[in-house]
Amino acid sequence: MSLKHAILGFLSYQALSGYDLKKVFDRSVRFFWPANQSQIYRTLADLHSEGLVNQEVISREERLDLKIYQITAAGQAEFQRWITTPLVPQDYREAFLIQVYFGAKMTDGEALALLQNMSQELEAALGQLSEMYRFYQEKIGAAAASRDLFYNMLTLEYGIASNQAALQWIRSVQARLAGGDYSPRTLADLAG
Amino acid sequence: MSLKHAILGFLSYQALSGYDLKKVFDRSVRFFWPANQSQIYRTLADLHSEGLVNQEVISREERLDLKIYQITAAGQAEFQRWITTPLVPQDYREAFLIQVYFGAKMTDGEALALLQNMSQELEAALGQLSEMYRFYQEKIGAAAASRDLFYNMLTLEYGIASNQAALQWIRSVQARLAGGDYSPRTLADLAG
DNA sequence: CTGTCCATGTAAGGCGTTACATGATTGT
DNA sequence: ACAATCATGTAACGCCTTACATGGACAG
Repeated sequence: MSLKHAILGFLSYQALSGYDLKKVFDRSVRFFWPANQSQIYRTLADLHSEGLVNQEVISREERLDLKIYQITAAGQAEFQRWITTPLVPQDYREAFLIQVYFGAKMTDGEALALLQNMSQELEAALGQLSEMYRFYQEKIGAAAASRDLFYNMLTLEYGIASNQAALQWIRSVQARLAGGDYSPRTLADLAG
Repeated sequence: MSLKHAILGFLSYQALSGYDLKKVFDRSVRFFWPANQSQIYRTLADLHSEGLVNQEVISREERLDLKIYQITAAGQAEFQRWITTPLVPQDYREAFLIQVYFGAKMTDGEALALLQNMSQELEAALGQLSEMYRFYQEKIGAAAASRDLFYNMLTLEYGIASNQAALQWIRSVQARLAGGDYSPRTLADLAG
């Protein structure tokens, strides 16, 4: 289960509360592994009962206890095992492509409107990813990135590359539909 | 719920049994919306109780009844509404990127092994998609594609484009890691 | 005579979402 | 005064997966 291991990954750098973890997720891996609050708390409870994390409870009169989670040796071992184990390819789901698949059931105008909407979403996402990338670049300045930052940035590069590929696909579809041209590409075109 | 609408989409072409639908899914939208057998049967039951499909039961002595599902007028209307309605962007999950994000916790050699494995998966997927694409191309021959086939093929183009983008990203990471070079790209590089 | 295809489903469990609940502190 | 932030959780529901169950027809 990936959420468990992502949490262990963050705790391998420092002990954190559930609340802090939620913020860390939202600022780092959100775009390829979003996690909501309830889920994080439940997963922390699971990790605790499995002995992969320790819980330090800090009582604060009148307020809810603060719970700080530390990774255990067993947790470290499990994390190491997981990150170096090749994953079986997961299912990919993209509901938008179902709409495209059945595109012949709408007018080309309706299809163009869906594509237009999708391209706006993709551009917004690209903007966010680029901004995060620039933020990292400023942090490292002229020097070479640390290994930590380097690997972090690779995930942003992946996100940027795949969103750009999707946008290029949309442009190519828009061009064909605008001209009433229902010709598919050749595989050579697609390879270029 | 997308599975419901994908089923309605197929039934809008012809009446099918659950068994047939499973085969149709596996031969068409599997790579962006996989569906397993139990799920299809349960969803058909739901669609039936919602009046979006009719059930024609064909008794066959000694064997299980054959149930053929036909889309109703209400089903057609619901399908039309859905395919032309822009979707709110869904969450994207890619566990492999969690491993990459925490890449600094392994050796570069371990990271390269994961990348190598991933690139093999991607190439296998690309091979399948290209084969499906060629199959469509042969079906249409020299003539222009029908609107139906054109839109079907667009989803394959999308899959091919995004897998190729992922492969290029892997190549670029491999080149850097092989040279012990932890430098990120510039955004201009990424845009090219 | 063994396995695969045809054809239907149920049961249990996992992961994720949304909504609900509490209550102090800090900022505008 | 009001909203946002801090900080924890529970409850209910939905979708998907895996495993189980049944049993005839047909091919090698």
